[in-house]
Amino acid sequence: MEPKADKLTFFELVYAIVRLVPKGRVTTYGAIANSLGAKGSSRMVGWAMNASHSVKPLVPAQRVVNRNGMLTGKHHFGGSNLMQKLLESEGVIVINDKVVDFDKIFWDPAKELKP
DNA sequence: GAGGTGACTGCGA
DNA sequence: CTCGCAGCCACCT
Repeated sequence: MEPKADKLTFFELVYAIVRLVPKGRVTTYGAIANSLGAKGSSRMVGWAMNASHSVKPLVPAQRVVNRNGMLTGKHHFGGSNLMQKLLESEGVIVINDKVVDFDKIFWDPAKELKP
């Protein structure tokens, strides 16, 4: 099924933010939700990622991790270490399914996109 | 039409 | 300190 483009849904907004994440940087579900004005709806951000596989262009969901910097969604990338590999390919160090120096490479859309 | 789920987060005990 | 619970909105059965 294909989502209607009649009106922008929460998903579309989430995809836009994730695609804006610079290479070598990561963000969190809460940060995205916060930038969208739905800081309480962090779950929806994750749900949007679930559909990211059906969205084009592909959304770099690997850059989106939980508040702890842990790759909670790596299982949805094929059940393998693909997500970690992608992050490492971009220069992000990942150990034990967790992003190293997460605080340093953390990219806050609400802050970066803020005028 | 109604109920349940979910790649999360924040707060309480 | 750690563990548990409730809240948020959209999609699926």
